[in-house]
Amino acid sequence: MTPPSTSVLGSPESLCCAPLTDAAFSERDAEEIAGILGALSDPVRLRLFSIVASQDEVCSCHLEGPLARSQPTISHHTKVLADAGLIHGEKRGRWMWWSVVPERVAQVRQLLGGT
Amino acid sequence: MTPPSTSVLGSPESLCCAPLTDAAFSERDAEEIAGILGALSDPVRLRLFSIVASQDEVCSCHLEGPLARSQPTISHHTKVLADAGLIHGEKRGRWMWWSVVPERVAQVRQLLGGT
DNA sequence: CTGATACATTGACAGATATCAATATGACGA
DNA sequence: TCGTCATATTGATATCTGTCAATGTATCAG
Repeated sequence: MTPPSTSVLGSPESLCCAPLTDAAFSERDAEEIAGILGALSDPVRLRLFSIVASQDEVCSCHLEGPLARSQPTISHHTKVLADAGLIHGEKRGRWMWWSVVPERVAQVRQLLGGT
Repeated sequence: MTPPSTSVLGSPESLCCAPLTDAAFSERDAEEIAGILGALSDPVRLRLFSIVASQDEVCSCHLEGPLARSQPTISHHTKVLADAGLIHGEKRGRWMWWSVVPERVAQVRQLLGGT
């Protein structure tokens, strides 16, 4: 199911490479990790992520209000976060339910010199 | 010495607020944290940071080569990282020596739901 | 003082991106 | 089937940003 990958972080299940205090990142690794951090580098998107992270599941319809952004913008941000592997979406009926991928967050934390 | 600040992360010495798994960030907090993560969201800059982080001190003159960027670009990136509080620069003679601010990195790690 | 070296700043420009209006897709209820 | 609701996609636009050439500033050697 998971396609073969030589990426640093790989699938959310796999553990990542050495933290940045150990060795400099390769160009390829830096590209991938920067992409993930970039997904969290927008204020609105970071707040969206924190809303999802502070709950079990959040419906898209419950994000427009707190974030004060249009529906397409919310959809755009959830897509960016999902593409980065930071959140996971599940469609149930007409609603889209989002939840964080804890393993992914743990990976990023470890890259930052985590324990 | 440290100016009064109501920011989330505050000075590199102060500990930060609750991790994002506990509560959603305020607009103000998200703005600041996103700025810090944004400093790490560029591949070249992230690699620069990892080079500095994997050593005690790094001279600006030792970054142009590995990163394959012009001197002004390197200077720009170091400034962005320094403004984010992630690295600290010290001029000695004609050379600028950069080192990471470990407390800052630890703060970011804690915001990511760290232990 | 003069020239050279290391870094910072400025200005310009191409590419990325956050945003919304309009539209499309898909699911449910009547 | 029809209309409504929730979300995704497309297209357009204003803003942000990474990059380099040119220039400015500070330090050291002679």
